[in-house]
Amino acid sequence: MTQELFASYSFLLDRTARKVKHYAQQQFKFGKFDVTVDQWLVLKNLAERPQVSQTELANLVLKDHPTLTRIIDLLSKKGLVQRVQHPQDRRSFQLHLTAKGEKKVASLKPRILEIREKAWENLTESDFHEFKRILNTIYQNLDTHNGI
Amino acid sequence: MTQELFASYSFLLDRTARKVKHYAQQQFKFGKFDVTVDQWLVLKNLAERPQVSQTELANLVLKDHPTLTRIIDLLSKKGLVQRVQHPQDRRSFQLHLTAKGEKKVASLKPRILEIREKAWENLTESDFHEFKRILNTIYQNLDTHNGI
DNA sequence: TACCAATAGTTAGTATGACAAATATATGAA
DNA sequence: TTCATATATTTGTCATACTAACTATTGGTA
Repeated sequence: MTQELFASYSFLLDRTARKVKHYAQQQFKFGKFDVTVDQWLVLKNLAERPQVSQTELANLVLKDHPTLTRIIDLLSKKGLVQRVQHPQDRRSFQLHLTAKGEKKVASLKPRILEIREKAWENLTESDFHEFKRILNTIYQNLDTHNGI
Repeated sequence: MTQELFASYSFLLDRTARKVKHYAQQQFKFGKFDVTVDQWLVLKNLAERPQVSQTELANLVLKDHPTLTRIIDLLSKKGLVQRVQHPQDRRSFQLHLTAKGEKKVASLKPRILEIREKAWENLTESDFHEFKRILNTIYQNLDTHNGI
């Protein structure tokens, strides 16, 4: 491939990712979900994997540790998540949703799936698979921890 | 399409966009380019469209005005860009690269095209066109200013 | 002329992202 | 046991993203 041809991909990728996040955030705001898109990602993963440590959760959601620390701070200020001392390791926390957090996840989950659907109008299932394949290939091409 | 099938696209999109930016930023750092990826985007557009206003430039690079204000502040602190009063409209600036800015763009441009190429290993030209089409469709699906 | 709405840009506040360094604790080797 | 090293989390700093509110200026209109 010639260089000029694909020089624009990073711009398109970045602007689309921002549009997707921004659209979702707007919908969250109109629906008074009272969490950000990134906070939702953390809540959702925590619902699926209770009792994980911050390090494990950071790997699940692909955020670095300082970022996750701050998101957990905000979620715990909102009363949705609690840090509990790990019984063996005093450096570590086990994170879990509060009752309020569980309720939040249950009520938002279906509404958020609907919001996410909007992006795929005029696109087919095979488009989705192509898209996933290309994104994952790019990711691996640039991943220095891929063992190659 | 079923909801569960594509529920993950926003996560994949976001993680890939961050990987692309992060990879480029690492290369910028090793190469001592002394600008960030976003600062580069602004510089490049300014080289192609001299004398634009901040509002025009913000539309070109799809950044909001406060973000662009700060990027221009940083670039002008580095001596790469200058704000010049618009001769007719005292609210507005005409932006232009300094001699140092011109030199920076000329020297970095080919090196950055090389860096961008890495993402497309194992992918074809037709993958690239598919990718572009899908990204643009998603963007337009979520764009509330698309006149529909 | 006087007023008012629109426009260009900045400032302030909150959240996220990357990176470096600090703190506390745990673990393994001498 | 003691020391070196590794791990879990936090703090600090800078850059970017978005929102809202603000200043200055412009342009149209009564």
